[in-house]
Amino acid sequence: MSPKPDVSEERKDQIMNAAEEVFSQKGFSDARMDDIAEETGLSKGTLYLYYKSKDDLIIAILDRIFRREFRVFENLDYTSMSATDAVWAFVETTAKDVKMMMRLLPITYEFMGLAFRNKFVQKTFKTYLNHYLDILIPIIQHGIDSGEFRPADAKEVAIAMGAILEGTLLLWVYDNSLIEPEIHLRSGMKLLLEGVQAKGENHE
Amino acid sequence: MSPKPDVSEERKDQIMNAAEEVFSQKGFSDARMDDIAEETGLSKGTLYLYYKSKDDLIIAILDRIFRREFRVFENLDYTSMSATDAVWAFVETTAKDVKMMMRLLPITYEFMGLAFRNKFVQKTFKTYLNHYLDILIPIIQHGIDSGEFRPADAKEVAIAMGAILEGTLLLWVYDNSLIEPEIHLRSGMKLLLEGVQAKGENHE
DNA sequence: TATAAATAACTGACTGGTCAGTTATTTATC
DNA sequence: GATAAATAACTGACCAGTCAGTTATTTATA
Repeated sequence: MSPKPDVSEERKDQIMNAAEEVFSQKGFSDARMDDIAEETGLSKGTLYLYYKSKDDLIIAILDRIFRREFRVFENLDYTSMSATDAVWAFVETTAKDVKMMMRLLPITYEFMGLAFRNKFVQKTFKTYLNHYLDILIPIIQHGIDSGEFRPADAKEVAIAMGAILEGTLLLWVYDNSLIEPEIHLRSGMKLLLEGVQAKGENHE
Repeated sequence: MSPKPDVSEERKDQIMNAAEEVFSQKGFSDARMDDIAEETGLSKGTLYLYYKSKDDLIIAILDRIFRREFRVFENLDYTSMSATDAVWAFVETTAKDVKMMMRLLPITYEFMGLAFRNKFVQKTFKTYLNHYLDILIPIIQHGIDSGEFRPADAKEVAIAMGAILEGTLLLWVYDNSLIEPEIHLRSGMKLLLEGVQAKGENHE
């Protein structure tokens, strides 16, 4: 038996939570390791027992943000419904998640600038998008095959849907008094869906 | 007469160009004022004759980026064409401009994180989006009134179009090997337009 | 059931490099 | 010789990361 119970998993989480809070309030470069230490109630030295650098910590956070989002989508079964319903379930899941996403958007966008220079960050974003498309493309392809959607390039449609979803949040950052993510996410997708659906039919 | 010719306008531009280059290569916080000085061929002290701080400089750059983009749209006359053609002209203008935008995207996104905390940056983004919508909404409204487009909320349609345009660039940052802005910008807008156009008609 | 040994967990004062911004001086032009 | 323009050398606040030392908990031994 070890002389003390292993608390490293709890600590790592505890530190990430505090850092997530501090980073989203102050931004990466204005956030001090001392701020994070204070937020955890631990000392600065302890942070370095669990993360070897500030960069290490922010990378762990970004990774957790994306993994969290994936989990939400993975709990859905898209095979049992029409393509329109499946797309709609996907949108609703995103819309419901929007509050959590909005809190983390400052972190995510600050990272975006970094994505141009840091290989690891680049890979994280890439994985995220591909995962995203891996869910959407089969849904759309199924809709096309079944005649529910007009013939189209499923990948292009999926990219357009991704653009609407991510772009709406982006516009919200531009002007949060003008854009209401929960409303405009839905209205944008509705318009796009109508462009994709076979004419004369209405699957909503 | 002044003892020396006034070079301040040239210098300001010269410094902005150098800073734009350095910022987009290294990012805002990794860019040193010394790097920018070296890039201009001037001394660091000189930078401070024309910009009173690093923040001042980056704000001037952001402002210039957005003013440049506006200018491109203002040279177009949308009154003489159908709504579809006008939207399409708008998209083509954006698509042609995409190379320049791609170069400046690292700067823009890095700023996005800042927008959550800095009032001036917030205002700049806000102005940009509103200017953008001020061009699009009348075009769409005209299309609805003329029966070319289905009845809809012009603002919602404009927001969806903005989301497609900005969102596609965002996805490109996520994975630049998967997304081709010039192609996916067009295909996304085409799908959206088809959702907006009155059924049975084809205005492309 | 003391208590000594072992060690994981934690601390926080300290350091050294960094870099935005300043200043004392020189140069060029009228 | 007045002054705008430019410079090179300088300053000092800042802060990520370190490390010598402390504390808390368990286990082993008598």
